[in-house]
Amino acid sequence: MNLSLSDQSMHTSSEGYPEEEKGELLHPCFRRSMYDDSLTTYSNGSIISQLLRKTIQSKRVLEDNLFYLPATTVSSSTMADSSQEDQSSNSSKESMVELASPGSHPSVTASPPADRPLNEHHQAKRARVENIIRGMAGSPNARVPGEGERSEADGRDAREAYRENKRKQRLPQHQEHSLGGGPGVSRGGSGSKEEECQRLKEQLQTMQRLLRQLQEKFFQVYNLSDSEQEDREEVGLAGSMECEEPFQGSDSELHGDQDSDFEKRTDSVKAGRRGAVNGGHFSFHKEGKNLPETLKHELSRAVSESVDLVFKKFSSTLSPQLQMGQVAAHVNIGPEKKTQILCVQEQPLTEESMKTRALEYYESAEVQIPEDQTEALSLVVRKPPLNHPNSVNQAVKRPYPVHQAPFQFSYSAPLHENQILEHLLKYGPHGNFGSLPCLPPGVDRSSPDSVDLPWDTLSARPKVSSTQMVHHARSTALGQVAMDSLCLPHVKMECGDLQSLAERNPYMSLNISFQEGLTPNHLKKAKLMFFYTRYPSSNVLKTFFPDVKFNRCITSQLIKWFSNFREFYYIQMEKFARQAIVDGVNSVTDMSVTRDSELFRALNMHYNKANDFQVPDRFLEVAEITLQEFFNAISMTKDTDPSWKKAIYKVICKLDSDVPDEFKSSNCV
DNA sequence: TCTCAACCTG
DNA sequence: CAGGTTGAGA
Repeated sequence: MNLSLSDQSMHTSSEGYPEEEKGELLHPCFRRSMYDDSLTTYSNGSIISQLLRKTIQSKRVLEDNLFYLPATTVSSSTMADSSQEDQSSNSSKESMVELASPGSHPSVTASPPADRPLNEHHQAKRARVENIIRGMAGSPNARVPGEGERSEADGRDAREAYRENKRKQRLPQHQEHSLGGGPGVSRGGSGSKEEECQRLKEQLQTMQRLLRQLQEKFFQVYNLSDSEQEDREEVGLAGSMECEEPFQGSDSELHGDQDSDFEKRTDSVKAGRRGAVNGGHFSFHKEGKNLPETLKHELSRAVSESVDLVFKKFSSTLSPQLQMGQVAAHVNIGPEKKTQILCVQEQPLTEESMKTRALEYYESAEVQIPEDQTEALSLVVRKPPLNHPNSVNQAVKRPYPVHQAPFQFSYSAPLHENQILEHLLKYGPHGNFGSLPCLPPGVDRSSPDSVDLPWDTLSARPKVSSTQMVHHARSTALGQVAMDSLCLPHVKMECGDLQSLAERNPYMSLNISFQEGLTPNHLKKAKLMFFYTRYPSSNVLKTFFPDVKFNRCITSQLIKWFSNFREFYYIQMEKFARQAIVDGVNSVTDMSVTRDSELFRALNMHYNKANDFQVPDRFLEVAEITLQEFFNAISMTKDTDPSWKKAIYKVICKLDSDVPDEFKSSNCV
């Protein structure tokens, strides 16, 4: 996954753009935040006028379609997909709601308004109103907090001009509504209603014309053919900024395949438009008692919605290009790769895609989540090797505390009780072996037993581990009735009376968390204890494994462990003794064991594989004695006796030392 | 007869 | 490392 790509797309869709792109494509003005009425405080109608004056084309159908514009824009105002729904469209909707007076019957936009004013008188007045609009002074804009102060092209200025225009024209509405006063136009303070009505009509016409020109400017900027425009006009969207064809067309050109989500969005847009059309909020037939107000509303709303749509369409159409260029610049690839990247970028920001991107972001960033993360199963991470060479090394280890587990969350995955309980059991009740004072600095003390045992690798674990878990589960089942449901199903049970119990409890693996059973860390601890005692008594075992709930099985297992330790130990002794004899060693005094001895390395590798434990000198002495005993016996050919080792065992068993009290701690390893 | 440790095997 | 066997010792 390309983090930068995803990240970039998410950011560029709402924030900064390269300077040149901004200036050329007018994109900044389409940023969501720019629609915020409350944040964009000034406007400049003259900028719109400037923009419009630059319009080269003058469509012959302009006048004919003038009054289709508001209707179509009203209908298309609902086209904004959810991802781009913004305050601008909301404001439009507000206007629509305000207009939906009880007396207004729904109008079908297919029928042109009856009072379509196309006479020259209105044309003249329209020009006058245009001058008024053009003369609306613009003041320095208060920038939206957080937005860049970079130079932004006229696109933004045009947008702000539009916004200010809208704001100014909507203001009287609010005043009226808030004050409950009668109709009135704040600007001009004209006399009769008829005059005001007429003036507002003219103003509306003018604005519609201007918007039409703005449309044309839009089409012109993006090289939309006349046929495309006409097509749009022919389908009754002449006045609307709705233009799916270029929208899709540009997409297709850029990245061939139409994203299914995109198509869905388009469909929803169409549906929304149809619904709005059927709703028919806008109508010039509303010649009720409050016509001036109605016209005022219409003017305001038409301008708002139309320009909203223009900008939205701008944004929808152009942002992919912009993003594509930006991505290409970021990843520094050739243009031939742009299509591919664009496919990634152009995915509509549906809820799912947003989730996906967010997920990718967090995954790639390895964002770590706090302790409320309980999606345990997916968080298990391979454990580094443990301190001993046996199969326990293959267990997994959680490198983080649970509250720092790597973040791979699923939006849809609910927290399962068992998962929560699993974490609770694993990390809650027992600290386990966290620190051992006798251990030198740098010793790995970060692997509590309960954590070592994996959830997802049990089946792959070697036999020993499974067996340990069996014992563990068994002991737990005996001692923790409340946790009977926490059993390991796939581990062979050694004790028949508990096997059935385990088989009946699918969550037996959770027993791992309990220290009543023997864990890999217990094994590690036992091996370290072997440096002190080769023949530990049951009492010693119970004393030094206080966190183990002892029973017959556990005790036997521990005894067996030490038996195995001794076995290995004596095998090594005999092997090295014989080797020494083969090598021609004549004197037993030459048989010494030091930390540099190969024998010691072998033993240390077996009992202290991680070499994180300082082997006591006494063990070296005992090992040396043992080696000498074997040397002497072999030298004297006592090994011909089948029980020749028993004498050696009898000697060695007396050499046990006391295990340090530090081992009594349940978390010393 | 039972327990334990060594031994053997996997 | 564990399971099974064996033989010594109590």
